[in-house]
Amino acid sequence: MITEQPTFKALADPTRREILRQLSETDMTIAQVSDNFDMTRAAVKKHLTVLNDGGLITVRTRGRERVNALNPEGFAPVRDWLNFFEQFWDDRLTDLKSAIEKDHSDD
Amino acid sequence: MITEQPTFKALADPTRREILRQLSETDMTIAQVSDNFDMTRAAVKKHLTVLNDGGLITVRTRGRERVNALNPEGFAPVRDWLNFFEQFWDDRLTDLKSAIEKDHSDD
DNA sequence: TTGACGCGATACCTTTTGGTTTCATATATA
DNA sequence: TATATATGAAACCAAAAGGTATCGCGTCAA
Repeated sequence: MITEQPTFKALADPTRREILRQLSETDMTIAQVSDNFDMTRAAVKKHLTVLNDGGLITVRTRGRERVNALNPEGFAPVRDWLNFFEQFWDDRLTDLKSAIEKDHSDD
Repeated sequence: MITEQPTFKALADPTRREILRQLSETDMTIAQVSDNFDMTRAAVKKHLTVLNDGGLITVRTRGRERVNALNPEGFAPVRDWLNFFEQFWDDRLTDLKSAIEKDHSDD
């Protein structure tokens, strides 16, 4: 079973969500990501590790560099989770509609 | 500006996501929610507060009871956030398609 | 009115989290 | 080869998170 926990945990921090947004524009090395934040490279590296654990990014080695990129598949747990609740509301609306129609048929 | 932070923070804990799932089946008082978890009522109450802060649930008073229910609108930040990235991938696919067509027109 | 019930709030504790500093390792390059 | 660059990793720290126990307050019911 795919556990969604690492994914949601990764999304809980605003710095990590901002990193994802930036990676949506272009792939970046750790140093490049670090340049965009007011914290040490080590701290950014930790965030990238959490994002990687959550499956939200992939990392490929290029010489001595490590290039980080978004991983579209990693977003599936969030989409699935959201779909569950939206389906739930669709069903509620359907039930409400049925109830109203049934009520009218009683006229 | 609506800040999405409390929403994502609320979703980071598995107990809170499970509470949401249970509330999708039926509204519940704090005591009822607590019965479904192996922790004190005070701990569950804290989770419900975080969920409320994140706008994911609403609470209404019924006598001395407090009834918790899902708040569909509270899920919007997650949906919007996800849509941003899915739009990003759609655009990438479109760009790829255009590039291929352009390439073919060069034949 | 007097308990019992459902809840809110606070103090307290332990673990996790997000940050730092520092050092080691691998790769490019003069 | 020697040096600079890019990263990994570990020790450490303060603050936040998740839990407990406890007390107080409003509400229901005998």
